[in-house]
Amino acid sequence: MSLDDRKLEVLRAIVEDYVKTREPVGSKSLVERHQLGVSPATVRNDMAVLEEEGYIRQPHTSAGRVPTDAGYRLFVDRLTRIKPLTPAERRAIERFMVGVVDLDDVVHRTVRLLAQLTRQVAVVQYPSLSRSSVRHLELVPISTTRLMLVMITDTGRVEQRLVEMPGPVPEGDVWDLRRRVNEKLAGQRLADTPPLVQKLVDECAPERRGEMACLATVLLETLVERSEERLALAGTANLTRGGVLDFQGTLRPVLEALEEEVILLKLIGDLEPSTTRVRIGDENEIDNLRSASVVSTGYGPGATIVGGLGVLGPTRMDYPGTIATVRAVARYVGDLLAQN
Amino acid sequence: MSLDDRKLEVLRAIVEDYVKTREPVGSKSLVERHQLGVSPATVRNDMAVLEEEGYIRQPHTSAGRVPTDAGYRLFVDRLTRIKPLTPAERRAIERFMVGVVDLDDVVHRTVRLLAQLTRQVAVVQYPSLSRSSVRHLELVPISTTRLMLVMITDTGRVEQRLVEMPGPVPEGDVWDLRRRVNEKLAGQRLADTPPLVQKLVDECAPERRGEMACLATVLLETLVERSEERLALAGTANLTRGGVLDFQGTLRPVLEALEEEVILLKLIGDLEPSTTRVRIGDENEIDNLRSASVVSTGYGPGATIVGGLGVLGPTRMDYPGTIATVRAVARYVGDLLAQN
DNA sequence: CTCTGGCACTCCCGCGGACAGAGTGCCAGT
DNA sequence: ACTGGCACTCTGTCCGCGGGAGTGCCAGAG
Repeated sequence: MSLDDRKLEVLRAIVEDYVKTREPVGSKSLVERHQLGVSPATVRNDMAVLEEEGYIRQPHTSAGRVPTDAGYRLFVDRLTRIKPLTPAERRAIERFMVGVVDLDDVVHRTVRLLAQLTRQVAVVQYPSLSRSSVRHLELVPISTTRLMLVMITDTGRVEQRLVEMPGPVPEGDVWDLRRRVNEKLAGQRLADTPPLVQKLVDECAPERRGEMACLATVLLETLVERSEERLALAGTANLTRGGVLDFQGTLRPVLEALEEEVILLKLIGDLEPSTTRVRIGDENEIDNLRSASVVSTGYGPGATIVGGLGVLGPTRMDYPGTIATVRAVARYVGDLLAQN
Repeated sequence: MSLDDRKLEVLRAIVEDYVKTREPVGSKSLVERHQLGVSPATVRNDMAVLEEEGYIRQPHTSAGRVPTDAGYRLFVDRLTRIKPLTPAERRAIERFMVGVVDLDDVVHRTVRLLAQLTRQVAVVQYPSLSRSSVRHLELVPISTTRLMLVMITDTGRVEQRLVEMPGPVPEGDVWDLRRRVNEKLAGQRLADTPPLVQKLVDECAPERRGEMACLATVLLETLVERSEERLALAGTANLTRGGVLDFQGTLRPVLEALEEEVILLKLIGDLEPSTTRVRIGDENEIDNLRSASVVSTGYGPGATIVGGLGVLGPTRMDYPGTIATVRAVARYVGDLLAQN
């Protein structure tokens, strides 16, 4: 049995009402609030079909209907007309961003803005290192045997790392190392650097080989392994809106998941398609988040994507509005980055 | 009426039982669980006095007693014997800290460790800029009119900031600026630098005055105004232990407070006394936290203090254990910093 | 074939009463 | 100064009872 237009319309009405009222919606109130042009009895029949197909369900016999994850999915895929931002929202975005001074600032403001506009938990990934390129590498002597390696990328990120040298490093060596490293790596995409780093060691004069090797190790670690990705989080308090009713009783699992950077990165860092991505309830691989939905998208200057951002909320969320906001903010951040 | 020893003992018993069971404690169960050597009736009389003095209260007539904030305060001040850490905890601390690579790493691990050991929300402040001194200032050209200012402190913190110059800056000028700035500021405590920065501008050759002024502005901003303090947070999920029973119904206000860095800094950043500080319920100036307690202390290499750390939990918390853990972790972090 | 109105049924939710349990305050006695 | 006893109070819980909302089904109309 396929779903005709009216059944889809009924589903949309159910989703919209449930999102708004947070209560199971019955056939009668439904025909009252929407102009469906048919009687409650007819709607009931449609509902029976929708339930059989798995798009809605009843919390208990003789209660109203509630959308299932599949229902939300169908709603998002086929029933959502993108809701344009209100002028107020547009203004909020622009006002929020005046006077940014650096990347940290951009990220922090963005995440707060997102949380505020969507009234949900917002996550913003810093520009991914692997998608950035090296602008400059700086070496600063900290003690006779220690250097601080500072890497600056074209996206404005600055990473630092302590390098423990095998022995005392004279000032001149530092200069030399700095020059060589920059010559080879500046301007390169970070993803492309590992072989170059290796070459750097190979081409090095034997007497400096040890030092360069140390440096190379740390470089590689910084580039790929450790803390590759950073992110910012805001709006946790929004989880408590509407009591603990959403999230089936406890915030616990959700809060736990939010503490794991790895999990968050999985959620918003999946940047393959440049389009907005919506994960609903069970579609999240993370068990703790099976009562939550995530709307995420990539951002970056122009058409390139350097990082992800998104929001997390109850499956019962305003998808059209959230999607629109997430997109708008991503676009805005991209423009901001392009200006640098 | 002053409180004799037995009354204090009764108070201690009440606090301990209530912390453990989360239920109002009555006279009978109290004499059963503790060897007080007197009858329930006597305990009841003592309780009446304690209640009159404001140290305990009854949720309802003919219910057991619950400690008030004042009761906890008295307990902490006079009835707490410091609980030594268990060997398991000691081991956890040491194991947690092997292989730290830099300051970010230390801070992140510390905050997670604290959250895990105390099973509460942990906050760790990065070493305060105003208490650190400048190790090195680096200037990196980003474009012809933009420099990246990177400041490295003796505590390992690295702050960066974009500087917009009035016009194109030739390579030579950058060198000159870098040399001058470092000569004047390296080794200085950040709190002492503002006049030095001013001097730097005054002493500058007129043709470079403009550039130096720009740099000075940003320097001053970095040093004092903006993002002076950073911090890390962990263990939010612990707020949900024991249902929403603690925190009188909603986590909302607490989560909101935790989102405000300013508030958190007030909580743990107050470093006047080098001793551990305990704020109980209403003693917190922040309204949102009047159902929470905060245990905080300063840390730093040796005897100096460079930052604060602490935990936040329900007033109904295990004070002796928490205090001991917070202290131990702070000491450990201090040692770690001293090694740099 | 589709839609509609009617009807009986189910189940949740809120309310009030009854009851057991825990704890108290007080008093008289040691 | 402490203790045992006793009456009292309040809570939390369980039960039973409607009211209400919503459903499923069926027979009839277009």
